[in-house]
Amino acid sequence: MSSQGFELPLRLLLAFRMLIDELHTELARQGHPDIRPMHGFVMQAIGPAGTTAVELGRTLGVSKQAAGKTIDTLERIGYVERSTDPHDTRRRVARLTPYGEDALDRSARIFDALRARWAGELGEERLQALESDLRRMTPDNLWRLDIPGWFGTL
Amino acid sequence: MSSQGFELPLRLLLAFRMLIDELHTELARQGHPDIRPMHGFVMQAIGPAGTTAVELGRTLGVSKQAAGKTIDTLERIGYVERSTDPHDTRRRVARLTPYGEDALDRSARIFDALRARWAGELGEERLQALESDLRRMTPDNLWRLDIPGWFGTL
DNA sequence: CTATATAGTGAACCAGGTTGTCTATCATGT
DNA sequence: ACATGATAGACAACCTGGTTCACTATATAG
Repeated sequence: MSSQGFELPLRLLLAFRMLIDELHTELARQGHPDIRPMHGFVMQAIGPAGTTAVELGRTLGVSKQAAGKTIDTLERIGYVERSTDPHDTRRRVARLTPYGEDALDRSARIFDALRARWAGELGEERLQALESDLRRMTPDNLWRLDIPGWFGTL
Repeated sequence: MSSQGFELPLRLLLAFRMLIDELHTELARQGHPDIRPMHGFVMQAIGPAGTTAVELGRTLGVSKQAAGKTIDTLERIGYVERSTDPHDTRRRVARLTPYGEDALDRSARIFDALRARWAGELGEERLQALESDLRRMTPDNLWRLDIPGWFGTL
């Protein structure tokens, strides 16, 4: 326990976990009780134009089968819907439903509010310094997170 | 994407993930190729006095069955061993093996080295400010992380 | 000595990941 | 025009790490 370095990763994880927990507590209150942390990432990755299982898998860094299963789940709970591409009948394009869009919109607003709370607690300058330092220590491409695959084998 | 608040949780997660990935790359090189990120948390939770499945489950916030399975895994790959408590023959106390202790020792040293790299990049003062800010925004009790249970339902 | 609480185990299940195999469809080169 | 190769999706079998329910064995209290 005398190791200095132990605290940093734990605090990073704890901070992340807190933000995500608060997000989902609030989302549940605002009519999205079934959404899971991962779904937010996935819906962001689906994007406004929609996507297929293969594309989504590439974006998220998981197999197309895993991406397909995740789309199945999101479809089941009403966040995405699939339609066949008339130009290529093999493709089944998944798009956000209005309910899915609503979840993303609310997530963005809730995250903004949480950030504002941090700014209120730490001061906007310190928070910007924190964000800048994290930006410096992490890769640029926020979108190659490989989140789902990574968590699975944790 | 115009939401300011989206970046903070992502950067926190990405930073955590980087540190953990680097830890495990280095652990693999130092003779611990089979250890998983979760195992480190669990071994910390087992502690020097050893623990039982029920206790471990309570500490980690998972069911005793899940804790038991995790101990099974750690036993199989040689990080813990079980013995029966002579005072209560129901209890099977799991303790770290020397190989398990070695993994924890090396983890501590590797985390220290990673923190030193951050200090070299950001400066010790900025890093301390970052740690202090994170400490301020997260709960005190580092050990009620509920890590395994939380990741499972992510 | 009986009744209740506790430790551990096993089984059935779920989510989300993997790989391998298969079909249907598209795209291309001769 | 057609054979060939690439791609999209689906299905199956499996892994890990969680869950709940049900059960046995042991300990402890009245």
